[in-house]
This record gives sequence, C-alpha cells and structure tokens, in this order.
Amino acid sequence: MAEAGFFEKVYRVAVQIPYGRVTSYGAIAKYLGAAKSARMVGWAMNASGKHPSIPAHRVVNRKGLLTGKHHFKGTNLMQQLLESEGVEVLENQVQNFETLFWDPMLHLPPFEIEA
DNA sequence: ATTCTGACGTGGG
DNA sequence: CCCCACGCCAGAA
Repeated sequence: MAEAGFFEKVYRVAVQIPYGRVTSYGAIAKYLGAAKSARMVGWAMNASGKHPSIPAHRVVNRKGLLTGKHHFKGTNLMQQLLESEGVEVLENQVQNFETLFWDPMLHLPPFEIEA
C-alpha cells in the first residue's frame, strides 16, 4: 500500500477532483511531494487510459491549457468533457481557470493518501 | 545496463 | 505579455 506506484498516487488525487473543477499537474505533483515531477503526473495520466474512472480531462497544465487533449481518443473529447461539466474552454484554454482551479493541497487533507 | 522521451514548471531575456 | 533553455524523474525501447 505505501509502496503505491507514482501513478497510483496521482490517481488517488485525480479521482478526487470535484466535478466541474480543474487542477494542474504541478499542483498534484506538489501535493504528492514531487513538485519537480510534474511531468510524471502526466505520465501517470497516460496510463490512466486503463483506469476509466480517472478524470484526466480535469487535469491541465499550469496555464490552463488542455495540453493532453491530443492524447484523448477524440480530438476534442477532452474539451467536450470539460464543457459537459460546465467548464468553458476556448482554444484549448480553460476560461476562468483561476476560478475553476482546484488545489489538492488546499482542499485535500495534508496527508492520508494511504488507505 | 544505457538512452530517450515526455499530458510540466520555473527562470531569464 | 511572449519566447527560449534547463531541470527533473519515472517508464519505455
């Protein structure tokens, strides 16, 4: 359990992203204590393709850009999913990003990712 | 084992 | 605000 792989940790946080909210890879990485491994968060998300319960579309980069939209099945699938949740997306960029931004470190307990 | 890549982030100009 | 270069680390070839 404690030896949960890096991706599993990411999934733990990702699944906790509230509906209609978005977060950044860096925020998740930082919450996991690996702020410098923000890229790895995206990597873990890539593997999330095997985990349909992972709302990867709610995870964007720090600019609020849907950088990973190209990795989704459809070209606009990621954007459609976000818009479906009431998130405005224009030109691959999340509108009101700061307002919709959901920081795990801010809303999730400091620890207790182990179960 | 080594090498490269990559859904990022930060810093400097 | 934009653009460029570096760092970082885990997984895949």
